[in-house]
Amino acid sequence: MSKGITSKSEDYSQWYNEIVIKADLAEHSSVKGCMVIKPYGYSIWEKMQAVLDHKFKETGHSNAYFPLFIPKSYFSKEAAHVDGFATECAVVTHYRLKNDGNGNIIVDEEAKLEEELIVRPTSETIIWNTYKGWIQSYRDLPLLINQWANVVRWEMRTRLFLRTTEFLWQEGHTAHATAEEAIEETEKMLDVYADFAENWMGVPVVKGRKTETERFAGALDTYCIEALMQDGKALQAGTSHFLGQNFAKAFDVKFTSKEGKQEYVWASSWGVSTRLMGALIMAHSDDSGLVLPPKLAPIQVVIVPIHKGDEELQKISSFVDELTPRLKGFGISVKYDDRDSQRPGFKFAEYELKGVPIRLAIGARDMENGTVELARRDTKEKFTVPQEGLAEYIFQMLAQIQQNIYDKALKFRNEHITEANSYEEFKELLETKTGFIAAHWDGTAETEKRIKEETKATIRCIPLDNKLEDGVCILTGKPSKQRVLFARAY
RNA sequence: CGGGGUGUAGCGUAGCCCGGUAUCGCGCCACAUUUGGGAUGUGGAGGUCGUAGGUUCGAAUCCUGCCACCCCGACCA
Repeated sequence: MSKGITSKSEDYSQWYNEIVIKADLAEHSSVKGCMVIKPYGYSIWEKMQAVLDHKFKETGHSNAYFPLFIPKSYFSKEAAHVDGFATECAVVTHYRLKNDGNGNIIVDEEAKLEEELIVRPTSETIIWNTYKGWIQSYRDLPLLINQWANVVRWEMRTRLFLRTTEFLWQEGHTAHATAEEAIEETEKMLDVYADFAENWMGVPVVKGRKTETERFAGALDTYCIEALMQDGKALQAGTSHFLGQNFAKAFDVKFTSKEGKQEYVWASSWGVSTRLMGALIMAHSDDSGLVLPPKLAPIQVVIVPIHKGDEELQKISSFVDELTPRLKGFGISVKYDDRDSQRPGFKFAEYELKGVPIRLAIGARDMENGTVELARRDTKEKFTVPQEGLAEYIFQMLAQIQQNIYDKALKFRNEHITEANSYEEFKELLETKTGFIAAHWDGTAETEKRIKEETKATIRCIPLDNKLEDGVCILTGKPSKQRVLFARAY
């Protein structure tokens, strides 16, 4: 492991890549755009999954699993959907290889599929095709299903965690008897996402709706949570869609209502992905590496012994043996790093790079004084604290760190929501201050498009809690009833 | 798809212009001394130089083709 990483002020993009690689979260695979998620990175994802999965179940959802392959014909059943995904689909055309006689393995042309299979970029189509067989009556509704899966989108340009060709996610797909119920579900899951982002990841988000242009392919309405990264760029961290009856109509999913009438089912779908890992990394980390919120840190406390000789180590180790169960009693995950192959300084740097929230260093001096040295990753402060009551102290400090990380990100985010009242001011802010820019917009796709072409800024969302306010569009001067949030985005 | 870059040991690299089978650092293995912010010494292991062909007595180096990945941009979660 080489010393140090590129500072984020010098090259934010490189800083990000280096953290991902050097903190041992993931690495590039030999396939373009694909990554190997390494054990440390995957354990963070597992913690995210566990929390989200629990929340989904608490809100009445069940997990199921649908196939990776989707018959090509399913895609064309919903017009907007196929338009949205057609250009980024991986397609399976054959099912067998053969030896060409020269020692090369080639595709066996005789093993061509009658109908090509699409590697799912999202599962609406195959799921709605399945739901057709599951739903007959209003008694079968609501149907609340989630799936944890991988999906493939053949993007032109990829970035570790933020946009990979294959990524891991969850996708909820629900069916309801009425539009109101489906909308309620859509909004409820958006709240679940926002709660997770803020209270577990420590990433403040703006809840809002997408404009028509930015909407999910096949949705009537797309809700989203938008986060702000430290370089002032926005990141869409999760989406929840009200699909109306589009997929029910495309796949002919009807139910008999209480009144005995045949009606199309109403739908929602919602998802978050390993992109959240990217958000987590970019929102909090610093020039020493990753900074993890305690609630998602695989290791919350690392203990580094500092000793001369085996005798001192024995003493420290037996203290740690007593401390560890007390920490575990508070639900704290702890690692005792007594490797003899690395010196303390190396370990300090390594755990900072990996974002471990609290580090304890214990040496002979501490053992004599009945203390330990405690270092906080988020503020880099060091304290000498008594061994007496240490577990409780750490328990409380972890909560403080969680709060501090969130508060810091919230302060940054709030300082980077700026109102712009003219196009000049708007462009100026994008170049200098960055972040979200609240501005009036005339509501047309043309204006949105022109602003995007001229400034690379897009409308991230129309915030749900937006106050109504008369104004004029910054580009066209036409009347507007509210401001929307613009930003350059990942 | 445009622009840029890179491919040499597990990782990062030198060598290439001016051909003679490979440099250095980190890491790894052994032993010793070390341990309060990225240890030191001694010894050791590890290489089809991305790939295919060509020129040559001889190619990491020159020529031609191919492949792959990364970064920046347009597109997208």
